[in-house]
Amino acid sequence: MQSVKGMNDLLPEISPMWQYLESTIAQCVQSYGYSEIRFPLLEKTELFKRSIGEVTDIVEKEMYTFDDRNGESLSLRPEGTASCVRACEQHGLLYNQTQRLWYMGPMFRYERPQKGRLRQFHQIGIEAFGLHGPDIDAELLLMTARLWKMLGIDDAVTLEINSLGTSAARAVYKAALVEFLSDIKEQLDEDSQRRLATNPLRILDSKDKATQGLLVDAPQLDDYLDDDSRNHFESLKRILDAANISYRVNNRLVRGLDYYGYTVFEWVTDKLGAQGTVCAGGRYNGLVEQLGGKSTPAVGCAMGIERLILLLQTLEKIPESLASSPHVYILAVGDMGGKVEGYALALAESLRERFPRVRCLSHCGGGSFKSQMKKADKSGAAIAVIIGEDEVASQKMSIKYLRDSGDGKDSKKALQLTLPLEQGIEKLAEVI
RNA sequence: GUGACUGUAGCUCAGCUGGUAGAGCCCCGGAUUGUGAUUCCGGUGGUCGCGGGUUCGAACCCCGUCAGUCACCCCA
Repeated sequence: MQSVKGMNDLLPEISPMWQYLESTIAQCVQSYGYSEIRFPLLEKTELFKRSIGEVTDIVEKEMYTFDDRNGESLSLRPEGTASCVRACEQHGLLYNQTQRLWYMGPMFRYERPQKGRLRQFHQIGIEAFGLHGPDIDAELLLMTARLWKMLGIDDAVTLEINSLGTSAARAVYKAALVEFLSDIKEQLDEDSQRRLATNPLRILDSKDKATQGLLVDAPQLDDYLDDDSRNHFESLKRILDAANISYRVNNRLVRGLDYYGYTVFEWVTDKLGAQGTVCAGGRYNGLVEQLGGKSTPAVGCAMGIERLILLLQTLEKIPESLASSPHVYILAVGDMGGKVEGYALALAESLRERFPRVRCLSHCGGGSFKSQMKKADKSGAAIAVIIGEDEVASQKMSIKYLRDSGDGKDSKKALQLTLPLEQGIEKLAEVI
């Protein structure tokens, strides 16, 4: 049996990385006063159709959609923003108040897997509601910039920003763009010809060189921006300048989800191959109302955890402290009618009682003394505690240092001492 | 959905123009009785992705199929 395509297991080898990344992000966003929200993996399909947009690729062909036993159409969430808005609305969190929220978890999209792209992937999302000023857009960028610094990947990512304007302004621009491109339709690449009808803005970031050449003379989105969008964007840029955040204005930058307007941005890297966007987001002032709430300004972004992990790995920004080898490995040698093992297990329990943070391996699976020592060494434990018939008889324990002698000397002169239980336990405090 | 490349031991891979499989790592055991990471010796482990075809004979050639990877597309 194999796992479902594009849905990967997270093996013990890598899970410390995830814990490190997740806790670092949580720490960062919480330092800006954001609180965690959790919502279901499954929502009514309608929610995504109304938010993401009915004619987007995500909704048209990438959702895991099925009817439940009542015949209601449900979908695994392909992203978090829609559910977040729904949850806030449902519980009145947006009524005359602001919210700064974050969430994390798996998202599902039926796509062809490749590097940095899976069918079940994980995102951390950040959303701010009820604030319309560009300062909150900037806050998200400052926050993510700080995060890259915390992770040590700030040199590998660059920020691209753009303004999409209001939906009215965008509609006018879209019409102009379509008109321009329709005249030269024959010269466009195949994909772009198709997009002309479905999602013309997407043609702007086509990878086809010929198409890019044709776009040079195309109408520019920023010429169509309304005054309010333009002012908002200019203020944002001023704040970023003042905060020393470098960015590139990319007026070809668009979003795949319909609900974005005004500010959009992406943090991208060239270290991950084709899927180089590590974090993306923007403003979506219309969404809350679109989902039946009161008109509420909102900005948000989402990071791809797998992509960040890949980036940490390629840049070798993996903290050494992640290796969580045990402090103590307890071996039980001999039998005495089960007494030895009982004694060893009782000792392990009192260690855990005395040191709540201890990582202690016991139950060594028996075997010869030699093989138990090998296992103790392989476990990476700093200390082996040896319990044999002698120790049981005298109510003592033997402590052997496996890494160094406890006083900095090398392991070949490893110290071994036999102490009464109480003293031995206290002695172990040194390495825990 | 399209394309390219790849499927040999738990892992990383070798296997020349077809002669019925090999290395390293890992794991287990041993090198005098209760002492590890080095060294030495020995051992476990493979329907060569699967199905067909060509051939006296296929891991190797041909066809199909499945899986994986990367890219297009799309996007975090």
